[in-house]
Amino acid sequence: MGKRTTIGDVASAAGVSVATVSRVLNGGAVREDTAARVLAAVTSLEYTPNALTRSIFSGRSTTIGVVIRDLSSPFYLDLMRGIDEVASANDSLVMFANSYRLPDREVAHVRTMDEQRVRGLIVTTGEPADSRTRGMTANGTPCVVVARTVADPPPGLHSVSLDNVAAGRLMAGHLAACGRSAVGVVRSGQRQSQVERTAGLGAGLVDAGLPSPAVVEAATEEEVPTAVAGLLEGRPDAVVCMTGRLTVATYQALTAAGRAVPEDVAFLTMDEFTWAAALGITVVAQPSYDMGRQAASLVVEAPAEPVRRVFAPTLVARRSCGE
Amino acid sequence: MGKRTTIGDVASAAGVSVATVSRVLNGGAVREDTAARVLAAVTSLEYTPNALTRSIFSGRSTTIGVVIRDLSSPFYLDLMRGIDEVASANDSLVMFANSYRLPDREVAHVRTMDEQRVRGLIVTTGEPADSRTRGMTANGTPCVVVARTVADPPPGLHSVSLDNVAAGRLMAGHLAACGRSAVGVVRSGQRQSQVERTAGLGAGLVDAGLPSPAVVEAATEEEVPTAVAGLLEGRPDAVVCMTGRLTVATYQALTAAGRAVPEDVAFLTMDEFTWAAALGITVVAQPSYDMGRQAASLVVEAPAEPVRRVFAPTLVARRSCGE
DNA sequence: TTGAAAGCGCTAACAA
DNA sequence: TTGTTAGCGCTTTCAA
Repeated sequence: MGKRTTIGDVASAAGVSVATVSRVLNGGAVREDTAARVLAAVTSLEYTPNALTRSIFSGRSTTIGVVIRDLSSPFYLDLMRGIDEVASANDSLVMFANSYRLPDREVAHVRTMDEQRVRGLIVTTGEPADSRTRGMTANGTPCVVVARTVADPPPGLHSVSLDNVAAGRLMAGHLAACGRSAVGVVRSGQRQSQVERTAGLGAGLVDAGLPSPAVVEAATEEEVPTAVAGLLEGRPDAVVCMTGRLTVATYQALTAAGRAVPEDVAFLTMDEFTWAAALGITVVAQPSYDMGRQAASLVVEAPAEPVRRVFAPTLVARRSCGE
Repeated sequence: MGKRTTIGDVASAAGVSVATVSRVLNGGAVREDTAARVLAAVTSLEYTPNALTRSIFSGRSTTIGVVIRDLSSPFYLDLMRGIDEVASANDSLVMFANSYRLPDREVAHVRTMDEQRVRGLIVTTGEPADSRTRGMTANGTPCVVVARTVADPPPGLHSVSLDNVAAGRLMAGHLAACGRSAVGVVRSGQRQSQVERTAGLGAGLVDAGLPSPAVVEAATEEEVPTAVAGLLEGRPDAVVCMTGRLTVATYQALTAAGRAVPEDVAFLTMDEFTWAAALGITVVAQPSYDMGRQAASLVVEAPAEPVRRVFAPTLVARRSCGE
């Protein structure tokens, strides 16, 4: 497997100095026939420049780091695609790590990204990683926190998130319009986003003269059946799922309990997903792809002032809430 | 944003040479109190080693490159998770790029991965990228082709794939057992894997004394309704979808055409997916997560001889084929 | 146990 | 237009 061909090999093959080779590769002033000789050598030697050594210079790679909590969630998946799209368009690669919602992994991954001297970092992590992220921005690495806002961000630390209160209100409005009144909520925990959505839902319901929703929590899919059973005891005519991750489990718990959707109970959930249209499930969608694009753009453009971009949710009405 | 702290800064702060700092960081022989002084300096200066400069030495980064055709497909998603899992366990990061099934992008991305001097490369690309991949193995970069086999692989070029013929036979056996006889196939094109699955299905059907399946092709979801309509003219009692990517569209085309599953027509598709259990859809599953782990392991272990790992498919029988 | 010094492959002044 | 010469931040001989 020998040594790889270096810029020096190309230089000797073309009978020029390494500086000249570097120039033709990066677009400096070179005489045409010299350039041709160099290019010929590059081709015949199959020379592939070393991006690592290159970035040693700028002190920074061209790679965008992404630490995702859960790749299997439709939201994060589309987010990732949006990021990848912008990265590709800017000749950047995406360096990726999945944290599986484990704080320790999040912190470790963010550190590794820092070691890799990523051009910028996009994280969907929780607070534990924040101190390192702040440190990175101090070193000139733009960071973007997704699906969460950061209190008192330093220059270079941005956020891209959803207007979660609006999402909750959208749900309340639709449910009220569909003539539902006893609303039950399933959520996975106390994450900022879900708490805000629940608050928005509650406020919207009150505005419509309806009672506040009952709330149950299920951290994992396994806990959903029990949680939903608890909810059902209150005889709700609508069940709302506050996170796309629990959509299947919640829907399944409903039908397994013998409740027909939407006849017995309306069903409304977060985040658009592949089967939603086919199943006629109404959702409040996040523009996740655009959010990914925006996050990556913030990395690429690296504005000095902290940017806080809040996206509006959309209601995609289908059959699952009746009417 | 000033210059970043370097190993030199740590050295002066601790009153030692850079060599000593390097030693305590990489585990050389250092006196205990010296090491302690260095570590203290590392902490107080918040020194984060530069992985880029580090890998300039080995001529190789610790990153595993992955070029995926389509992140939104359940197969590739799980594959990705398996890869990420093994990478993390080996302190490697995953450098990722989505090619959206565009050959040009595939080739470009593979090239970029080579420039990044990835430790190894996992690709789900088509043939156009093969020549570069071969070149990379010649330079000592292990490469793994997923979901496809490579003819006459050089040392270091491995493949991880499914036994597609067996998958097709599994389908035939199940369909026959469910009393179906007129089988129609939807596939997205002439990709090796789908052709083999179709061949396996045909062979299995013949073995069961049944007629060969009718086959239609739909490159995209948009083309599915027309394709399925064509299939339906032949009055099949079973429709098989050869790629997970078209599952939703095919299923939806069937119900939109007024065919009840499984009463009017059995439905069978490739790849396990989140909603399959809830919807009672029978699938032939690939062990995609394990395939991802295997691919990443091949990169990490880098055997010299080309390894060709073929995984067995599994039938997950549910309600969609009757019986 | 430590430090000085020579690179790793490349870019960017500065000369020629 | 080209070559020479410093480095970039780090690891690794080789001496001390």
